[in-house]
Amino acid sequence: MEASRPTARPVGRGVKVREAVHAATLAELVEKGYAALTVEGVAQRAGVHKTTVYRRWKDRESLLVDALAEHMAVDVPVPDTGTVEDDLRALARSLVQSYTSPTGRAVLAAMFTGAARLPEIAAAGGHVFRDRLTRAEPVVTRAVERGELPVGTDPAELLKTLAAPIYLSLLVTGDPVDEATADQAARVALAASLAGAFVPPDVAGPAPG
Amino acid sequence: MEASRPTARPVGRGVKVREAVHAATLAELVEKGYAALTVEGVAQRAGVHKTTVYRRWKDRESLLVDALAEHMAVDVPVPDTGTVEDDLRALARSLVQSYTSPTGRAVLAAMFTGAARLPEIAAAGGHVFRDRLTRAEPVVTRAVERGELPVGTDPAELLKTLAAPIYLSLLVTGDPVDEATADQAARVALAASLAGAFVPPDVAGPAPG
DNA sequence: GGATATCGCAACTCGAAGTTGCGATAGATT
DNA sequence: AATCTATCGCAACTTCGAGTTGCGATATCC
Repeated sequence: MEASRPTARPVGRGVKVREAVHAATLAELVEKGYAALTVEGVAQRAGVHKTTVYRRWKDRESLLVDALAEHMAVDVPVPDTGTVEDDLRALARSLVQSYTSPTGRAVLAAMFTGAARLPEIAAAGGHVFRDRLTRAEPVVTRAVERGELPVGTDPAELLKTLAAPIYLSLLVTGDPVDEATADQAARVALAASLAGAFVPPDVAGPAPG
Repeated sequence: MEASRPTARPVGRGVKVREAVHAATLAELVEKGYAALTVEGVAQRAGVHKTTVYRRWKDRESLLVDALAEHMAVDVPVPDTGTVEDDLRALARSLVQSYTSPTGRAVLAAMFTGAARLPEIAAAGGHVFRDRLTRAEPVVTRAVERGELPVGTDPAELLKTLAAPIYLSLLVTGDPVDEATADQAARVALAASLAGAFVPPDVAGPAPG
């Protein structure tokens, strides 16, 4: 009796299905949007039956969360050009680029303008944002070390200011977003930073007198 | 023959129903959110039958659009304290206040994170934002006239920078939003403005030589 | 080539959207 | 106050998508 491995003989089929359904989910998201996305539609596009989807994912929302998480699991490179100005511009431009593709827009919409009711999706969106922000912080700390920015500059606040107008245009105003938008955001963030707007005012004064 | 008025004898009932349904819609929005809002639930809360709602509004989305539009039809006062700094702070604080109430949050969520698929709702959201922004522009133009801000400062850009971090916290990061958030936004916008970050760089120079 | 996990399929329940016809009610007019 | 009529309540209906179940077909791993 070699009762051996209790799990998984035909496991090869699973990954194919998984990938096909993921791709189909994102595609349907682009075409139909979150509200009009049906499990049956996803299944048909993936060349898979509805029950197969439900066997692998608990419900529609789990499917969305999974597909979005997988799509977001690409790490954006953190620029290191030597000057804050170029670094901030590069950051803003890469942010713009990642959300101006059809898929990027659909993912953004699903995360922040479609499924915010679902705690998991909203949390995933916030998590992605914070994660990218954290990884970009060296851009600021390096600039402080180089003496380009005031000592005590709060990296998170600066980077939020950098990203905020881009998200505003994408989610609220619907203004077109392009490189000029990114460059302007970088310009504003840099100017405010140089003026010390990201240095907490009431900490122990760095040079009181 | 006094065939006279062809329209509206018992019109008094209509307005009551309309108001009750509007209130119920917003209340349900606060409790359940956009996705889980059902027409039947709204009707029951309004003490009205489902068919009555469907006679007055085309479908669920029209009901939402109407309720949101009516709720947004309150004009926020534009501050005029005498200094840009206080004006910007007041603007940011009133923005924070209007979205930190339960109803405010629900309306915001419905506009920008729930119904963005519906062109009418998305357009309404953008319209409300632009409208408020336009009406707040005098704050900037007056400051320029007083010599507090550089000549050529773009009011819209400055005000978008003022509002952007607040919307970012509300819609993306989920960070708590309070007066400190508002004051920080005002601080950043002012600093960037004083540095000339909202003066278009390549227009005919204001003082070339 | 055989064992078995996975998939396809059909048929089902359930809940909410939206519709229809008729009878009841409440408001404006005289 | 009586009446006319628009509006509302009610019940029954269709449609559609979410999610479930049991069984037979198939692909994968050994």
